[in-house]
Amino acid sequence: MPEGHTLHRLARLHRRRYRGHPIAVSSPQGRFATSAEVLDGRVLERTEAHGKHLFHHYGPDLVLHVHLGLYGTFSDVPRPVEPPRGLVRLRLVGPSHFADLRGPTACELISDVEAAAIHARLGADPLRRDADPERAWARISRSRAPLATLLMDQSVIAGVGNVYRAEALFRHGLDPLLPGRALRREQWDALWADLVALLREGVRRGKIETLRPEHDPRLLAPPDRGAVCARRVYAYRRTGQPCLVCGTPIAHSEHLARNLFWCPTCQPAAAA
DNA sequence: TGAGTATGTTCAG
DNA sequence: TGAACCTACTCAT
Repeated sequence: MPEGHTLHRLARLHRRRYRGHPIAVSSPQGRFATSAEVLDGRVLERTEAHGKHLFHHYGPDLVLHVHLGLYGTFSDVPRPVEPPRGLVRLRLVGPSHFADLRGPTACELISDVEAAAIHARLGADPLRRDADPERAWARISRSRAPLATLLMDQSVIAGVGNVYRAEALFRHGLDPLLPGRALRREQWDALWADLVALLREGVRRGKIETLRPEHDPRLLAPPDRGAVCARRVYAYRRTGQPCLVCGTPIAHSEHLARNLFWCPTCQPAAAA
């Protein structure tokens, strides 16, 4: 489930598993073979994530850049090493574990300058200490684009995907089609703080759970409680099911070719 | 077991 | 705007 929390979790995991050791790097599938040869046997010095991008630093000007896209996955398996199954783009073998990368959108060897260029085009990442929410606010507060667009724009906020978008907007009672410039400063401050908390929780748990029944007194009484516990989200992919707070059926539409979910009652359109 | 669907991004037309 | 990438999960059979 590769939204930002997944990549930060991977960066943390790979740091623990592989940093400071020479890593056997290969490309069983072959599509990364030439670059794998360059990296093979080098010591992994540093890992980091920015939004949905993962970076492994193998010394000066040798950066492995991975973007999982929609399908990409990284396995985490204790040694001994097993024969690769399926299309493995990249395999990392460390002292105790190995990791197979399948189905990424990007897996490439880049320079420090190229890595810097990727960082430069990405917006504020709620999971990074160097995040600059003021820059995101400057973009949002000047924009006519709807919040649904701005929250998924990786050059504004890096790491938020479709699930966190739906959930954050619900939790703050915000209409997805509200123009950015109609958002009030205090609403933005609360939204950003919540994104930081939600994504951190996602890193900790390894999954997206924005709904903590014990922490939300607004939730309807049973029998809806059953549904509450089943899914752990308020709006995402709950089309037609009753809103867990007010009972209104969750609405769905396509917005820029992505699914958008919201509660028309809890997230009312602003009065004209 | 097979069909359907998806959390994302880039590129061709 | 639509196709491509080509994995993993859920649900129906």
